[in-house]
Amino acid sequence: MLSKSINIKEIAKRANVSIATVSRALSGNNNVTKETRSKILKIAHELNYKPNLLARSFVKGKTNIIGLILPDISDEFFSEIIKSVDDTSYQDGYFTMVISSHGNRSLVESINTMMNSRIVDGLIVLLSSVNDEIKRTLSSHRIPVVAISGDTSIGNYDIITVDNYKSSRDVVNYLFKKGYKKIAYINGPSENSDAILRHKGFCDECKKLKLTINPAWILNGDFTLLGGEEATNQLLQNKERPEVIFAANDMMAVGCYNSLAKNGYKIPDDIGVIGFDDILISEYLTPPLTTIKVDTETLGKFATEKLIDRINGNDTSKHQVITANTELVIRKSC
Amino acid sequence: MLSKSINIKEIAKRANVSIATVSRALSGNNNVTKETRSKILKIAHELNYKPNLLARSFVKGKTNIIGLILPDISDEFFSEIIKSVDDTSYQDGYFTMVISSHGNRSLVESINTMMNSRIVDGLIVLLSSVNDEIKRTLSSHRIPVVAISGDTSIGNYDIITVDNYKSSRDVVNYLFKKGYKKIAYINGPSENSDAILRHKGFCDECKKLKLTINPAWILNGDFTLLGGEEATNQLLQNKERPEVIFAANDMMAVGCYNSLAKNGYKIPDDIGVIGFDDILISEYLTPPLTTIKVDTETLGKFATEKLIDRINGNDTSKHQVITANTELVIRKSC
DNA sequence: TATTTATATGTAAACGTTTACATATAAGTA
DNA sequence: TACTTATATGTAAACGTTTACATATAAATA
Repeated sequence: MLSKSINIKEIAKRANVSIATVSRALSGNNNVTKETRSKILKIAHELNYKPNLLARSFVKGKTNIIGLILPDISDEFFSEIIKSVDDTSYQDGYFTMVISSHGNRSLVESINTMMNSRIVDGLIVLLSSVNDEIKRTLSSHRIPVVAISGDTSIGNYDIITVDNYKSSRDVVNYLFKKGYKKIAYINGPSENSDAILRHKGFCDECKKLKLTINPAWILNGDFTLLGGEEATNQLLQNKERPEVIFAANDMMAVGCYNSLAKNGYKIPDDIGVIGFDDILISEYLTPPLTTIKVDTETLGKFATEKLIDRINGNDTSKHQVITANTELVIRKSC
Repeated sequence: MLSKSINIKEIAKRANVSIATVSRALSGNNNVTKETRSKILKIAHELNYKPNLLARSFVKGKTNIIGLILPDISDEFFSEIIKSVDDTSYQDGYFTMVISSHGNRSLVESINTMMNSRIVDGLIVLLSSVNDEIKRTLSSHRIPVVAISGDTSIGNYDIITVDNYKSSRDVVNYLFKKGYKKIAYINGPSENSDAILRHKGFCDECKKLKLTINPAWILNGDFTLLGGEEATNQLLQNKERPEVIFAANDMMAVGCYNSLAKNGYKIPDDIGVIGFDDILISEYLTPPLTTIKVDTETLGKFATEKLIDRINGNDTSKHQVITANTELVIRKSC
């Protein structure tokens, strides 16, 4: 293990040239004769030379690694983001370093470490809720930062977001057009920015359409399957039953399905269900779930491209909020 | 952005000491007077000094980053591994760098790059299939390597594995005890080592129990939901119907569910289904899926602990194959 | 007091690259 | 030819740490 590794100096010695020439020959573009270059390349290959990326990064002040900070990574949404970010960054010659900040390791701590370590050239941060400390930390701008966040209050960084508010209104509108008047709503976590906006969209569109919101039909959820199930159980204890349940995300919608099945309700005949996110399984539930498709691939791609443009100095514009599209996917659940 | 960052030299100047003393004071353990230490710490804090981890790693020849190479990372199985690896490594003071090797970027290429870049101190590689080139590359041992793999033919690296073979036999045995005699099997990808062993376990246990294997009931699958659905469709075209379908993974079992529902079969009354993996949704399908639980958390934890022990030189034993436990989770699908 | 030992600090090299600058050679131009 | 320009190569500094070694001072011992 870790056998004495050969370096540029060794190659230089064998090729009878200076290390500068070796460096130039290996890096490609500079002025080196064909003969010297091929001689050096040959030796490098024979010795199975691999450049010390650490040394290179150190002197260049650039690692070509971007950091991706996540609240938690066992969620499907996050793993799709990881994939998308990694794909995109790799195409531009970057590696992706995933840092999860859940557990006792706080988000702010992770951001601070990564900001200053010089290990990453830029940072993509997935934010589920935002407070002043986080905003301040993200804005301290040693390196470029892009946030993927529902909260779009501008800081010293770019934001990629989903139009939660409008999409939520679209949902209500769609339900209304289908003839539903009695809509229950299962909310997400109270601090979650996406959840807040989805809830607001729900309320506002109901008001606009003059749909009365029954307070007993607004349930607290936590974006988990179990949360959705429990909320639905609670909902069904009311005397009056809604015609349709709008779950603020698909995971909770799956919880709805379970609760409804256990309580003997048929979807969509007895009660309809509609979700938000379009996770992988939604299409394969029985019945397939009607939901809002959040395009995580685009989300990750936008974030990465923006970040790399910032890193390379190709984008020096003011910090922006970029909104990724959503789409109502109509299936069979309502 | 990237404002001139302060370094140890700057602190030394202000504190009127040498950079060596600053380094010692900041790194904690060495011989420094209380007064000098606190003076240096105070100045460092005032200047908001953050050590250049890149420089440190460079001189120490150690980055405290472990690399995690995945075939593809949009899969739930992988995201659980990521989480587990990241959690475990963080507790030991390591960061995790995720590298996906799907698409045009080959696995061997990723391994080679990471092996020699000095960016990672060790490598965890998720292997779905193994060939000689991969084995050779992994064995070239510049840094310690741990493979999470179904294929346990030993190379110059540790292997963490799941007992696919035995678990698969357990499944057949369980079905047999429940009175099932006619078992169909949906296979995984032909090169996938896990799939190969699961299939072998199925066949061997059937033989042992003298269950006749109907060749028309052995279907090719690809571990995807759609693959499972198509295989089931095909299966149902036979005149004779099996009593139960053993899907080599849960994703395909979900596909079974869909096909059976569409074709008007009730689970488990008309046909039973059993899976392998116990993914998140399995518990919440209707009916809940009976399956083999693969403990991904333990898998990732074992791999990480082994790797870090190797990196630190705390483990110089011969390379091992460590098998993580599985468990038959009995639910309602058969 | 004289000598040894422990403690605190400084000096300078080392890690493996890249790159600004200097220099030597070759090619082009007047 | 003599001068300019382009090209190829070398020299050495730089990046920010850590650390082996040397040294100076303080404390302990004989």
